[in-house]
Amino acid sequence: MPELPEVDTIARALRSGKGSAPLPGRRILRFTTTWPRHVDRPSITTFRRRIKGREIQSVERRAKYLVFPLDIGTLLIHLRMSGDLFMRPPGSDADDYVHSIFHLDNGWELRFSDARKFGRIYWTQDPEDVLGDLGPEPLDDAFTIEVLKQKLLAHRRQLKPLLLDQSFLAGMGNIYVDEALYRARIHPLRQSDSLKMPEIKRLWESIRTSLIEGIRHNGASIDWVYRGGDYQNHFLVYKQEGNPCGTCGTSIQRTVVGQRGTYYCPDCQRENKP
DNA sequence: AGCGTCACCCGGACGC
DNA sequence: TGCGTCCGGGTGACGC
Repeated sequence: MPELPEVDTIARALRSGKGSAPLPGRRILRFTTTWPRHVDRPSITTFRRRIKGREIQSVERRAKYLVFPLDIGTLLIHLRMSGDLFMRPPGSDADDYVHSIFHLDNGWELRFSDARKFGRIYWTQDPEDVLGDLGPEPLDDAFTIEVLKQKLLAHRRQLKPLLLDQSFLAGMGNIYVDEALYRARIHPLRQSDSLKMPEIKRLWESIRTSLIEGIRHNGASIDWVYRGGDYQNHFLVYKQEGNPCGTCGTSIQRTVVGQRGTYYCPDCQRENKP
């Protein structure tokens, strides 16, 4: 599931055109899809009209969204579970699971592969319509320890679901939340307002370290979606059930928190109840 | 406000 | 080999 590091890696690839052609500066000639429900808003008819002939100015990332500012309006894509976005040169063979295609003015195609069809595409005049409720970017300078502290204390919630809540903090998903909590040595069920300052500092550092490490490895290639990254080979706890903890040797355990598979070290992340 | 549940999807894992 | 069933997971809607 593409999270911040995976989406960031995709944005970087589309931007630089490494191994393909850079996307910025290209115009969209037309949009074809075998899965019209990919387009969330506006209606598919209006969507086609809005993007036809538009020039893609740049490729940005906000939370797990890919953001494409156009000469008029903004195109946004959320990959959700199984989505991937890549460029293909003129005359390329069809790819498995590609349901939506942006045909570009240089003959290349921006292809949206999405095996489980959870992905969503938006066009809007004002990106805040889509991005407005998102929490802070964890890697921004504005996201300080003090900001995290204030936000944690403002809620009385289990830590893991809180960190997954995109309006609390933007960009973390199941993998990086588990990795960050493990690095911080904090139990996923801890109440957010029970954390003491040393723990908050560890959590802040761990969130950033986990995401930066993910980005450094170009994200993780999982769920059979190869993304070029290899962070899946460096997970400390995620999907490591039964393997020894790298710190203490205890078996990593899997449990369920808020309906989500959750991996942790029962020894290092011991401080259970608030 | 916080939490649980369900729906949306379908490839892959697993059981028979 | 093949068929049926279940699982997982980002997000949003809904109910308590």
